[in-house]
Amino acid sequence: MRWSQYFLYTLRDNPSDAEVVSHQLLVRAGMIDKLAAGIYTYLPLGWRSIDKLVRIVRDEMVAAGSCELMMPCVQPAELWQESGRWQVYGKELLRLKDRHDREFCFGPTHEEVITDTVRRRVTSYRQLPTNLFQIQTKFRDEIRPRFGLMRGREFLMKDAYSFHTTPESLDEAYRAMEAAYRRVFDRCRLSYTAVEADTGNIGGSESHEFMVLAETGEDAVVACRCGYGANLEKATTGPIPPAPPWPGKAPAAPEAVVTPGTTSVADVAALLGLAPAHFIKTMIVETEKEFVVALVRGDDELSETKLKNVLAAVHLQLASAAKIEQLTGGAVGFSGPVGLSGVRVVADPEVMRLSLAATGANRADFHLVGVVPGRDFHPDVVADVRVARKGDPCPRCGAPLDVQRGIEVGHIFKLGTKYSAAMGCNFLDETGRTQPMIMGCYGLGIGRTLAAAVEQNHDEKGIVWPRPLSPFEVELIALNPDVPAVRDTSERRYAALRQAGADVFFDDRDERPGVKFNDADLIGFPLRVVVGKKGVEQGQVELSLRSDQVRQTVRIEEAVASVQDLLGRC
RNA sequence: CGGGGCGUAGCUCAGCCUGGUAGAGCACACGGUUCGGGACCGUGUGGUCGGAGGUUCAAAUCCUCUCGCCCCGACCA
Repeated sequence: MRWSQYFLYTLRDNPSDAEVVSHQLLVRAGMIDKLAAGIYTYLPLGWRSIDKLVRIVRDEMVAAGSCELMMPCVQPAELWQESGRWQVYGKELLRLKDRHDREFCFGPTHEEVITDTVRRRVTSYRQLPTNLFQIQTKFRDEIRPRFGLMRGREFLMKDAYSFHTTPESLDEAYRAMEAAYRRVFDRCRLSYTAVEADTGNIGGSESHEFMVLAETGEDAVVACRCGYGANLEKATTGPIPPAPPWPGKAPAAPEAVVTPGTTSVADVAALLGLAPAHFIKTMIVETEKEFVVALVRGDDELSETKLKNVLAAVHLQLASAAKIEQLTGGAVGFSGPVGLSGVRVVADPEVMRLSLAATGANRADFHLVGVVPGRDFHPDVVADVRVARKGDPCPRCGAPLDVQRGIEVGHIFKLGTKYSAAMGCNFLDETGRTQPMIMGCYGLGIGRTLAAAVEQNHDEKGIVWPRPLSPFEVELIALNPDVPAVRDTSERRYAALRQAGADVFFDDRDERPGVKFNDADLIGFPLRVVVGKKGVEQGQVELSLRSDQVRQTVRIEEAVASVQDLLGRC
């Protein structure tokens, strides 16, 4: 392809609305163009990268035994009402009405449609398992789209769904998908990690996220060198170090102490000469079903995700001040578990390990010291509800955990029978009994993966594409196209490279050398071939890799062979 | 949805506080010089100052409403 005939416009300045580097570079390199918040055009160069990624994904999905199909992006409300998600999904679901006032949505995911497709055809265990995938434009009306392709509202996603007769069969497919994802990200040359994840409102039992590690990632993950990894909202730890010894004499029974106007754990601890770890942090939360008191150690944070899962709740938020006062009889900031009644109490195990603790007295300006968990109060549920911290012991090997940031590029779930049971997607087993199919679903963000690749592969001048995702592999630059010898040589090399099957982009524009070099750095194709006046006079052209920018000269006749040789090592 | 910010030429932005001829750089067009790391000189094209209403002799500038976009937070596959 010749630049002079291509639709490519690079930008010298960063767009003012781009915050993260992948967004800035994809826009500046003329690959994407924002049409509205979270909605982008993939320009020709960007679409070429997308296409390369899509081919890799498709290739690995097919190799793993999945069948490609394409479902509609507009879906009837009835299916979502059947699964129950029409009510649950909220404003993120873009709802539409047709001219007959019938309700539809623009699909944010396709569990309902695929379940319907399968239930109308598959009736026997003999037809299972089966695995289907599509690569589709989806729409989620995010509250806050941001970071370009990383969190769009409209986005490309590969989603796959598998259907099984037994958990063992699902497990087999789950492992196959996990392996396929690893091959996809390996082929993209991305540095990633697969971590245990929460299943969110998709539902299901087991779930893993594929995270590309990058400082701009929106998710925090914990990682251990033993191989354990988990999303921070899901991560568990081994027992953490106990609170320091209680300073001074231990009270024999809970004692109220005056702590006027002091509500934060840190402030009360300082006031009383205790450590934050001596405290029981008491939080009152509200779900769609009930109010609950949650207890974590004073130096810990409550994981709303973990608590939500413990309570089997869909929504969870902190209770209002008025409700807190009504439930505890005391002011906000002075809540504690002692003497509470009429509300369920969930305690983190670390709270129960405290031999002696301090906490709110459910009375304005008072705290209790000398509280013994299990003696002075009895939680209804003891469950892990704390957020893991950097340095906590790994739940598997005990080594200190590291916390890193990552971009979620893939997410695989064991759904179980949530959708099949709700929607009557059943099969007859060997004994003639009707059973709901056991399902898995497997998402992979296409645009997000591309953005993640840029986050991981760039320098101050621009993108440094990994070869498999680069829009073109070779950039041929004619430095002085108006010099006949340069023009002839570059034209011949262009023809020869194409002849040899190279994926070559020819910068034949009448621009100054500096402009061409800077554009080439910005768009970042892995290999550069420069045809200049001096070189041509000496019968030479120059090759360099975008990754190291080391120039080498080769004889003109050897240029094609050298290109192929160098590319082979990219 | 809460808090903050920004909408002026294709892009990046100044002008607004303190009302009075709409600006700069880049880009674009033409002429000339230049040509291995974002050239220079000259000439020129290009703007409903996001939109509506109001105040005023006069509004990019002040006021009200509205739309869009961005950031932080809450939310989230």
